[in-house]
Amino acid sequence: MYQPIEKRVRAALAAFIRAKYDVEINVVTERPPKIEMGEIASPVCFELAKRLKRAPRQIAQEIASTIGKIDGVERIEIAGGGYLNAFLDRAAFLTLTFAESRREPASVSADGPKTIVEHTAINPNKAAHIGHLRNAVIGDTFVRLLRQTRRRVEVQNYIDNTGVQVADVILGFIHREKLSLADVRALAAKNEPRFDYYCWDVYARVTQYLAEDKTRLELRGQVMKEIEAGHGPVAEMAEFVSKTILQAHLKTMDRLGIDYDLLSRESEVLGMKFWDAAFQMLRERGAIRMATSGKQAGCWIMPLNDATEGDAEAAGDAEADAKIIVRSNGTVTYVGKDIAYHLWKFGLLNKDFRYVQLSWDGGRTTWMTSMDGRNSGDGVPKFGNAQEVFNVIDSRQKYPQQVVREGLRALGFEKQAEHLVHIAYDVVGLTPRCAVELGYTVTEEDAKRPYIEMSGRKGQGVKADDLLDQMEKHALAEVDARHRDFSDVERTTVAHAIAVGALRYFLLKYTRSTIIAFDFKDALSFEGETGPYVQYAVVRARSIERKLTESQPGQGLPASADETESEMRTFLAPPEGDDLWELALLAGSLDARIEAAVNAQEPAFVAKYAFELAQAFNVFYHKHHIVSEKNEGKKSVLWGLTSLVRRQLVVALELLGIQAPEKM
RNA sequence: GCGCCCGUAGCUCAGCUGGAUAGAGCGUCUGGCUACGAACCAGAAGGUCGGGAGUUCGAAUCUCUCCGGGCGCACCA
Repeated sequence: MYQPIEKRVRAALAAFIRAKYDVEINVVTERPPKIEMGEIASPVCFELAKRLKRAPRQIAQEIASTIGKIDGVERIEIAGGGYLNAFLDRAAFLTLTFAESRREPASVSADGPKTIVEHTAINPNKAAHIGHLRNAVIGDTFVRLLRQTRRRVEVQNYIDNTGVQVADVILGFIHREKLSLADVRALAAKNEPRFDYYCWDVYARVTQYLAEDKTRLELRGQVMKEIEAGHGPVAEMAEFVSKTILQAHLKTMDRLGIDYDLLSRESEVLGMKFWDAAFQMLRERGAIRMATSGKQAGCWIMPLNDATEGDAEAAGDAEADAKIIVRSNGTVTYVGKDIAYHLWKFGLLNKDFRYVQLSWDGGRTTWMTSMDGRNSGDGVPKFGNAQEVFNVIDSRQKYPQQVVREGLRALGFEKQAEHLVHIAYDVVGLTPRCAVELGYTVTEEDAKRPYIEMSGRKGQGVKADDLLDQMEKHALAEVDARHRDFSDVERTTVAHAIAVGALRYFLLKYTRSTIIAFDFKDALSFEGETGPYVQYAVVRARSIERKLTESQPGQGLPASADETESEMRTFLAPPEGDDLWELALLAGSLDARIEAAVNAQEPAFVAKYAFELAQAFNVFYHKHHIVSEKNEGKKSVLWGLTSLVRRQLVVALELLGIQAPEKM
């Protein structure tokens, strides 16, 4: 509710200033430091003072006394050297917020403009670790935010099943472990140790194996070629391994409430000849050219910087800046494949995938691209054709993402290039202490660093499922200590919700540009700024609401808040009502925070908000004893606030992918 | 060398479309469970916002510069 009023105030001020002073100005607003100063402040008069060459306070006085009524605003005062402070109509604000929080969200039209979000994209050759989790959790939360703001979203998880990483594990199975396809199948069927964990170790061993003897690198080339060919025993093993690991990833992500509309695989980007079509477009429009001299001779390259004409040295630099799209041996690079894939995402390629439903974990299904699948329309949803695309990829891949965007631009798809957004986030590392705890050898130099990078190649990292298991165990101990009356199902369900709450919140509380130095102590904490803290606030609110309904059977909350508006007017009035009002104001600011989070592509804003609101609520219920409140009018206001805050917290938590249990 | 990110309390981080006394969590110390659940709350201590210069009525926030740390600039993905 805060957001529309804030916009109204800005618009009213801008219009008034335009009419009265003939000045076009961008009105900024902010929250005043204290509630006694109102709810929406604008320093616009300082800027205006410069243009009009008059004292800011004098202008503020003039505006405040003549601007007239703004809907939802009770009055405007001047403060300090020339601030304009708007004071909201408290009761009206709360009434509207109530109504808003109870309204069912409108459904999204099925054929409106589509947004594609790509996230997770883990190489299907080993178990997922917490770095992958950060990607998936940021992506999934961003998707929830977009859907909340009524956007039609399609979630895609890109599976690089033909890349070096899969090839290396296959190489390891065949040449180092000396296993046949049948052996590998048997291992997967036995799943003891877990197949994705087993591959984790194979991958680490093969790195060693290749390092020991560089000539073995030739094996990699062979394996890759056979995988790309798409048939034969090696390709068959790769298909089996990557699909099995993919299913393990889906299961892991499912534990965190993360799912996908489509698994788009590189094998189909190649197999459906997406690249051939893209190559033709790139060549026809002159976006790429064959390099005839220098280091890149024989490659198809895409020039990146507009070379300054007439300067031989600059031209040479431009050459060096060019990105190789097709290697001199005729194979296409990752960037080339990604350009093709993104042309498809935007509906710019005259080609489509074929699709199958992938079943996993006994009954669950999702769509996946497949060479022997069905065409779109044939009982298959229509994928692709997006208007905007968000890619959640770690910040190290900024450069290749830029190249893909430049590729679209070079093809003349300026608008699509602008709507291709890289949501970059920094990696998760391990604190040296944590690395030691896990039994990794830490060099003296590394021990001094704030964090040590995780490395799938070295087999160093905290596996996602291991961490979740540990968190569930820890949560279960906490539950057991408090609720001996819970059934086994209740115990594990609640422990799971707490573990997911703690983990997702932990990964979301940091802004994207912060490198997370992972430590078990921080991640396993359920106190302070954590998911369980917020969940606990909801549980407490529900508990109070239960008590209220029990103590006053049949009474309940008034169906509409209008009935209590006069009470609100009384009990929210300053100065005694300031603390209640601040809680109400915060509860009504969810919409503004969601918008800020979407605009900045920063899920952390919502996490921060959930914590702030939970904290404010904790203070509130310690201060006001609701059940025993004698004044019926005040009681209904307190009751109303409790359920409002609970609803907003539940929404905020849902956006973060966190469930609030009934009890915990 | 070029580009990007980071440097704010003992630790981990918010705040950065310039604005009114710089915030939170953890940790430390003190206090609060016979009132709706203490995964909680109240209070205290703790800060040259990396250094310097500039723009401005006003800078943690913008510009420049220096220092420290990280990442990227492959015929890898």
